[in-house]
Amino acid sequence: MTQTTDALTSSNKSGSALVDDLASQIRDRIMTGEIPIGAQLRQAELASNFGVSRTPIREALRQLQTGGLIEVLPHRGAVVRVPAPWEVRESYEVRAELEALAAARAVSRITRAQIDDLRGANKEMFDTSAAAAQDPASDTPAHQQNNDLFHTLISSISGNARLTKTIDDINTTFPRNVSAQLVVTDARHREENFQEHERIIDALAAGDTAQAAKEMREHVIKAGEQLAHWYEQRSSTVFHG
Amino acid sequence: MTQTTDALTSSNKSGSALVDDLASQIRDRIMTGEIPIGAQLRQAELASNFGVSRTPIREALRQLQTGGLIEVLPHRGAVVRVPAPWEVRESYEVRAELEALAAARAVSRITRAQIDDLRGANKEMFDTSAAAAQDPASDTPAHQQNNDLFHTLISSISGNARLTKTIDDINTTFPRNVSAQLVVTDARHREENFQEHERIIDALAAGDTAQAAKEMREHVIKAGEQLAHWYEQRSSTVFHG
DNA sequence: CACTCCTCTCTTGGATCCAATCGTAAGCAT
DNA sequence: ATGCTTACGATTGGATCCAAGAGAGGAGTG
Repeated sequence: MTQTTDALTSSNKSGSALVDDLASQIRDRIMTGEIPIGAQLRQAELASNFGVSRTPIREALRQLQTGGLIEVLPHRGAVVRVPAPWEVRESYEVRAELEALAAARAVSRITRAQIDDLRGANKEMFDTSAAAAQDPASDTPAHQQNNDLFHTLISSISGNARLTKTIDDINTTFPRNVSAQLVVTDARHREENFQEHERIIDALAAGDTAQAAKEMREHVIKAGEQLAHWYEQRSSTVFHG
Repeated sequence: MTQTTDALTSSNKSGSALVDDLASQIRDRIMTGEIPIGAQLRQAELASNFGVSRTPIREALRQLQTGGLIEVLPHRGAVVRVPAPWEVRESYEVRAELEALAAARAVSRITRAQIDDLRGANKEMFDTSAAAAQDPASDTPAHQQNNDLFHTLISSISGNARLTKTIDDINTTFPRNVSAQLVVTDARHREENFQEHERIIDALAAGDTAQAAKEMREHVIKAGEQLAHWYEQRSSTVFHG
């Protein structure tokens, strides 16, 4: 539709990373909202978009299917899943537990420098989202990345790769350009988000395992509630057919 | 190789569940050990085995790849992943947390009848694995299924589908015919396993949330330790080339 | 005798072809 | 006019074809 992006250009290095690249790119397009919730993914269209044949596209779609991001109906093609609010709450309850574990594990491993990194990332996220609120034209996905960075950092500090992967699996189930929007549009949400992050960092810095876990758990649950609420209001209207 | 299983026979009902069926069947063969750790999965062989062409096989393999059960190397085919012991420990730490959450959630939802079901499943598992220890000829995967059933029941009682799925994702990463073997071969392990399950049930019955979570967490960690230990001893020898 | 390079083969990867299926809509009958 | 049937268009699903990469083995040379 837009133009032939020529998937081969990007990372042509190691043989058949092509399928994984395709899956990654399609996932990104869904995450950023470029491909909206409920949209149909026609293989032929994607194929011509990326300048490849349908074969690797089909395999990429299978990957996204097992990830739970899209739904493949028998002979009717694939659609971007429209998460039900209760699904979001369920998933974020799991994610809360996992991130709490990550925070708890991080307490005994985090360094002074990493604490500074966290504070920097949090501040940066606050600033960029505030800037995006002022000037909607600068709608870079920077604040989204910075928001994620905070959580990504902690989960990586936890030193458990499986934990990181599991959290990521949950996150990549829901198109989350949405949650970034929340932080941008609503100043109160932005402020609360910042403060919650700060409290988590404080607990980490103080070496208070239980507190770090508790703050993180509550923070994630709250974020999940907001995301669920967003879907509740818009889920019936967003998907175009 | 063995014979053309004719994948179409099983569940030919709804259009293209074929790929999912194939993935499921291949996964089962890996889980049961019919396809051993480290074995190569040649597409042509699988295709003729199941009586289909390579195309759906390739898509099925992609699903297993994202699940993490197999590893697909660029032009060298797919192999069943040989989990490193530290991966097992990491994963089981995550699983322990998740199952602890499941147990905690189950406390307020479990019914008297379900408690009886749990006790029945536990007893049955103990008996079948004891029987398998006496008579290795009756090496049905029954004890394996009963072992899983205990955990599956609790996770389903927890009433969080995402939680159940996440736990299952972790479990289906490791071929686990192994862990069943442990319970069968070693009488002490079998007895301990039974007792640990009983303590979990007791906590559930008593409505003691913290205790249920704690017992479950320790139980899973212990199981993970045993599984990791098994891999530690055999990982270098099992895979055939 | 060892090392390098070349070729040959085996397997995977991408493209293409044809069959199967779903949705739609036109046509027919009541 | 409404309901049912049927035919067509569009899209996916499976099979097949050809190209490309990786490994093994052998020949040739230092």
